[in-house]
Amino acid sequence: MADTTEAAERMALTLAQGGLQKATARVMAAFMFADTDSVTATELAEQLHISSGSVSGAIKMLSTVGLIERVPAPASRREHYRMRDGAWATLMSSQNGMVQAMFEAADQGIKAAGADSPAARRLGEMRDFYGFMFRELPALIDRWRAGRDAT
Amino acid sequence: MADTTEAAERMALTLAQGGLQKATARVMAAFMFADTDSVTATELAEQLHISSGSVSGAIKMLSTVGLIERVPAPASRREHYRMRDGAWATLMSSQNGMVQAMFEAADQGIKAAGADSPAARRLGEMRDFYGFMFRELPALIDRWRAGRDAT
DNA sequence: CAGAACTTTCAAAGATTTCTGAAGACTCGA
DNA sequence: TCGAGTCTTCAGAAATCTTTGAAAGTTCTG
Repeated sequence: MADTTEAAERMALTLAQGGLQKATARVMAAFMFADTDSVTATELAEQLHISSGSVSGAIKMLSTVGLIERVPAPASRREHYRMRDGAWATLMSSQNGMVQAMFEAADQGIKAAGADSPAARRLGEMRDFYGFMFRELPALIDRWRAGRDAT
Repeated sequence: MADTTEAAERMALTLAQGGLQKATARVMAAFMFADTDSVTATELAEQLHISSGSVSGAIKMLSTVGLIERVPAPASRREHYRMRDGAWATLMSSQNGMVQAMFEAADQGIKAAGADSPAARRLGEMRDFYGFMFRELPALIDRWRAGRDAT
């Protein structure tokens, strides 16, 4: 087995490219590469050499988007967290919100620009495209889930 | 027709949410809402009250990702640009690169973590998911193109 | 119920990103 | 080839985003 830490840092870099802030990306990578089932905030701070405040913020953010979850009841004083099953599908679903926002922006734009302007033609194509994606993306994700569940 | 400028600024805000820098987002929105077929850099700088340098940078960036294009040969000294047909489909296709990066990061992670670790299980799901998306997303986009072209 | 062990919050420092403006490069017509 | 008009580049200023560290808040245990 090669150097896990290095692979984790590379993963963090990729995640950061995707828009996560650096500390959050490193925390997420640590969850992904953890040897244990769940991890505590203190462990993360020590392992990554970042402040407890940063870890707290990262955990809050990652929980909000559904990538990690609190682990029910390990008889311990500390909170334990772990990566959620189906996290990536959840993440992509939530990006669907961006698709919806684009659709709505196009729609409002058409109303503002008037129906027969050049702008309306362009915005019409935009609305079509994002409307299509907004309908089809969830179906695609479901298709993956179905395929996975079929052992 | 309502206030086009306001709709454009709202659109710019949405685009900025999607990761474009503010000046670039405002330039893009201006392209979308333009009354004319093509637009020049100077017009953009004046209309948006931003520096020529910012406009230059924005045009370069938007050209690179395929959202706008230089208009062939309008007999004018200035360069003219316009939004490209199918720009949104192109944009989504290019985001496929992110999907690929996630797939590859997962793949490398599995190699580093060793096959029977908890990490490998998590990374395996990730690799499956992004692998699936990498295969299916282009097909989905093509499906939209086909639907559009069928008048 | 008090104290210890953790966690969260938040103001301020630090880091990073973005924008500007001016200098230089390019292009085209005369 | 010159010069007017336009575009690009880039160093530094400005704005924005992140992280830290310490104080306040919570929650368990004894």
